[in-house]
Amino acid sequence: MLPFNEYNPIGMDPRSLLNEQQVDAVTVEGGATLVLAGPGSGKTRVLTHRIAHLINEMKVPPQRILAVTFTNKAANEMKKRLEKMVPEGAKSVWLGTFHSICVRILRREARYLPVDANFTIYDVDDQVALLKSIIKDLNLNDKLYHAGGIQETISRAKNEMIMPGQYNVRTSRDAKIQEIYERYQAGLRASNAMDFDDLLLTALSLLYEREEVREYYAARFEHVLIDEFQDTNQIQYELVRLLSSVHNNLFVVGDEDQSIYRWRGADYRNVLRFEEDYGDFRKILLEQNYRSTQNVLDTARAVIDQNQYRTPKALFTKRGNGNLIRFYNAEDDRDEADYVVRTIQTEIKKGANPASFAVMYRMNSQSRMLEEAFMKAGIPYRLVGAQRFYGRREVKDVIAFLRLVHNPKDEVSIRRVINVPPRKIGDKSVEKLREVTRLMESNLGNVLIELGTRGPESEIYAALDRSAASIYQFAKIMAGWIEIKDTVSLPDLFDRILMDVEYREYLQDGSEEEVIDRWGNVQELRRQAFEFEELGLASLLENLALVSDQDTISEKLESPTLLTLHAAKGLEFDRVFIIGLDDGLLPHNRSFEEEEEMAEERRLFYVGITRARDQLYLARAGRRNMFGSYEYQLPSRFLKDVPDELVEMENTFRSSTQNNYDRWERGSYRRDTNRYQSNRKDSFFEEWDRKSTKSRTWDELRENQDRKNNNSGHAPILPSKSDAPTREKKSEATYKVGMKIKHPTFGEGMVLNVHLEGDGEETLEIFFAELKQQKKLAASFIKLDIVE
DNA sequence: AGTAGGCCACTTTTT
DNA sequence: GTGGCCTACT
Repeated sequence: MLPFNEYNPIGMDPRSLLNEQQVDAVTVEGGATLVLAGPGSGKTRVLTHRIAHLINEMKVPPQRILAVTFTNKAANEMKKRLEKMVPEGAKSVWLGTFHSICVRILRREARYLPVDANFTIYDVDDQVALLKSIIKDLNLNDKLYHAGGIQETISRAKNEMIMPGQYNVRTSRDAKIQEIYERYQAGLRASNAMDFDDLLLTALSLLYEREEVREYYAARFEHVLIDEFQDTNQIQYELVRLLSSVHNNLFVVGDEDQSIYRWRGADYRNVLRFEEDYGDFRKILLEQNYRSTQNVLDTARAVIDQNQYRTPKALFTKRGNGNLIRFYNAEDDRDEADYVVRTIQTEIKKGANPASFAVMYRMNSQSRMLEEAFMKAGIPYRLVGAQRFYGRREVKDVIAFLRLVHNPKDEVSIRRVINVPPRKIGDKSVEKLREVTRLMESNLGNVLIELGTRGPESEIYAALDRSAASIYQFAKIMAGWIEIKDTVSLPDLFDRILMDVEYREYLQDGSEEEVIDRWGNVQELRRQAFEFEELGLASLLENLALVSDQDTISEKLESPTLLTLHAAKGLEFDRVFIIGLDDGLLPHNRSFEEEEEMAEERRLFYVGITRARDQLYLARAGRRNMFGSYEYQLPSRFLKDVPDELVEMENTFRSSTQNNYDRWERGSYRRDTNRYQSNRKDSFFEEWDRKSTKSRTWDELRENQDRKNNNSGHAPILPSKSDAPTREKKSEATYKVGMKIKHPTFGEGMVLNVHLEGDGEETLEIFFAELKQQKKLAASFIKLDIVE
């Protein structure tokens, strides 16, 4: 027996002492264990301590432990902590994401696979590129068969373990999609490539079909630990089940309230399934929060309590109430960004650490306005994700070259760079090359290598006809790289490639600034090539494919962090801004139709709130610049659930938000109408119609609201009529969202949306009650009477 | 084959 | 506002 309350592995800092529940979790014996861990309850700590405990106390060999995390970042973090606790064994533990673990297994067992061990991992861009070429080959309309949409469809199918042959065909379109899917899979095989979904799916079928493989891994992994279990999908659940099937020592940690990846196939009901599948499992609840103040926790709880179908949790902290939540009602998105930067600037002057701030938002596109504001203020910031680096043209080019060297069959990469820099190889030539390849019953890579090695001697050269010279030019340098790849170091290979294709010269067009920027990105890749000198090209490419942007955040940089709410999962900051609390943004429009999606948006907000240690800032904008014109925004419905008494207002409300608020309050978004029908617009206007027949209802509601605001001792979180100064701006639209108008021919209608163009021209979206139809009108074009 | 200019779709979220 | 893509011209 261990000294429970003083459990303290060798050399531990006393701060990392564990509470009783944590000790239970860390030291629980084998078998199935489910740890339900609220935010900030120290689950990463529990996981690392448990691994250390298994190795140090239970004498489990480290290589017999499998630990799966959700992101590479989390894996690296855990690895780092583990190395301090288990200096010897940490490296031998199998620790990584589902995807990286699967890659590891697949490379080891490549002899069973339809690809060889050098297979390339296709990311979404590669998938779309492949699909586009297939759609073109099939002579299909690329508007009707949109590659991006089909990629999603195929991904969904794979997540449900539906292969092309089993694809449910009900319409002629389905039949086409099935055909595309089939060709897509064939294309992957021909390119010696796997997409993200294949990594999981292939590993699973390998374990299913090859008993000896399954037994090897299941017997090997004495202990299996899974983090973020609520975000596992069906395939991952099966993988876990198989990998732990011999020893049955399965330890999973999760929190259904933090499940935010449903759209990717994650199913938090896996937690319930776990309880069913493992009858004698033990359940441990971690409810003490070590992160946030009580005010933050109360806010989080008030928000998440509105979700049905969840286990209520009693999160508590010993940290005290702390500061109130601050709420800023911005006029527009620029104002919102300025507020964030202004506030951060003030706090930094007062001595706050710049790195203690994070700004979180729903969509990556929201970062642009923030970046501008930060730059204007001269404050450095770090941006997480957002295709910052790996999405760049030059980065993708160079990676494609490297991928080609490693796997010459990779058709997507060949197509990408065969004409970079331009060497007179257009579509016609690529077609010719494919044709020749088909005739030879070979693959693009081999054909190119042979052409490159044997040159004009080879029959390929003759067959290529007029395209031969330019393709040979490329094939020659490519064959050269492949020849030297095993004898020179990775950085040397890298430099050789850039030199051979004269990539730097190629980048020279464009503005000077751009050239510096692009070349800088290439240099960053070069730096990584040095970093992976020992591990080799395969590791570098795997890392590039799997790690991507998330890991780019350098921890040394002492700056505020800008990131999406999704990217924020698992992180914590002293001060957290959540911006864009507009209805349609958070919750996002696309979640309006389905209750479960709306619940997920709420969890996303919950995740954001619970990242804050000390101070939470919330903000919304009444008007937002989207696609070049302004869109008026309603406050997020979630704001209604933030308790008034926990909120301190940063500003009073402007008149421009008044109408929005009225409409919001008028019923369409009321919390008690807690049903989200499939056709929201209809139900909304049915309700609107009912109300408009006796318009006093609206006045009543407005009065009620005013009374409520005046009586409550706290600042209201939403605008009320009474504290709105009457100030009109010139740039203001004449019509506002929620206005009732009368059109000479269409009759009465309600303004749904106002786009304010740069030249002051207003475009209106109006729903006409009589027509039961929505129309787009230019305001200057017609005379509209404002009814109300 | 390459490129300039115009059109239009785009914005969820990520391994 | 912008990047990707198509078309028409060189």
